[in-house]
Amino acid sequence: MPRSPILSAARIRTAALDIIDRDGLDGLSMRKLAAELGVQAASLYGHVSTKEDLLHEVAGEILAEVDVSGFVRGDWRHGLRSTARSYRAALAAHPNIVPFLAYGPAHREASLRRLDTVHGGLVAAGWSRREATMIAAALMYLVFGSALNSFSSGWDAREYGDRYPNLDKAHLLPAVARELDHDSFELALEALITGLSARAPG
Amino acid sequence: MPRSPILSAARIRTAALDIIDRDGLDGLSMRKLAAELGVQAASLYGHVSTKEDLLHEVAGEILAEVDVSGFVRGDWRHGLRSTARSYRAALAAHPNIVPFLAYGPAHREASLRRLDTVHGGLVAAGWSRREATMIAAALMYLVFGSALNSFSSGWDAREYGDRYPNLDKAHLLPAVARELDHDSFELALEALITGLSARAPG
DNA sequence: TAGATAACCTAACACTGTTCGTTCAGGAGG
DNA sequence: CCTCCTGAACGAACAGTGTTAGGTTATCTA
Repeated sequence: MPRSPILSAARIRTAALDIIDRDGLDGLSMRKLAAELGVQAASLYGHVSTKEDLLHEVAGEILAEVDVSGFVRGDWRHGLRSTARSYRAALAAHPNIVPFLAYGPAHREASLRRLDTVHGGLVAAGWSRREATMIAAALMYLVFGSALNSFSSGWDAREYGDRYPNLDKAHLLPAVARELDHDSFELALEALITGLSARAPG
Repeated sequence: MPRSPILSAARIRTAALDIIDRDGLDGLSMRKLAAELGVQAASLYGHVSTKEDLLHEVAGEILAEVDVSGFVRGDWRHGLRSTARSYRAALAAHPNIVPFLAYGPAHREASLRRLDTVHGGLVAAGWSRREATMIAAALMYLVFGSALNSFSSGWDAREYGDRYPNLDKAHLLPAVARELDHDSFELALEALITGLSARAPG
């Protein structure tokens, strides 16, 4: 072999995710990524076919953290709850990449495999195939909706002002915002499960 | 006045939205937009401060279609239902811009005003301020989650294959997919409302 | 008729992702 | 030991991006 490589697909993925976490999705450029690795931009293309491809791989790594095992054992309620929480945790760990993830999570390999497990678990619990599909979709709504529509990011106190008397300024405090994100998600999840139980089979 | 203008902020917004609807969010460039208007790219900057600003304005136009009046009269259940449906319809009319909308809907002026109305309606119905905030957030989860996680777009039959026995191939048919999107949203919405009713005040 | 001026254009800047041909380190074969 | 080969990283370039500064032009006002 020629000189020992200083680059590898895994190292590139890690550095890319670091930049995204630090500087946001728009803050990632191939040149900056290369510089961070002590290398020229063109060198990356020996390990990565395209920037979009790199993002897909990083996304795959994140989604790999999602645990759907709660669906394999336990009733569908527990499966729904644990899967949703695990999914949300995985996204919340890297909020800056969520817009990309949300762009088309459906056609992502890893995502499909997870959906299939969820779907299978619901059917095993007595739901029809069609209902199972819709419930799996509802799960996604909650997870991605909460990951995107976060109180913790995107609020700007300047334009918030006093113009919206019903909204509470306390939401702007980071600690409160984080708690509010969590509680809103839990509220929505429990409400969804309760609502589904009303029409549950068997 | 000097020569009669062929450009206007409104015309630019319309053309921009046309391109986004036709070619996607990435398909919009200032040069292409200018060409479509029979003009040079730089000329746009007399009417629009920045591309991002333009997108925000287009987004505002779309969000202006959202009808929260169901919250002003009628109980909170009806308000939640009609607002969610109107919101979803507004987004579904221009699916390609949703990723941008989702990027940070919270800090959007029009969005805040709507959230304030929803929040006020819920408080008037007896929910606590905190609960109202969380329910409004849950509403957003559903709306944006369903707008992003659509069966109608992003599925690729090639990688779908037969590998996921639990998932149903029929989802790929456009007509079925559209119906599935709609029904999944309605299912999630009704389940959420049912679930919330279980802990409703007064 | 001359001047003012908004509307538009030309040219350029700094950046983006990506491709090409080149260079160079180091292990394998003689 | 020397040579060849191979693969990794480089340097330069291309086409495209958003944006800005400065120049041109057409029309309305005085």
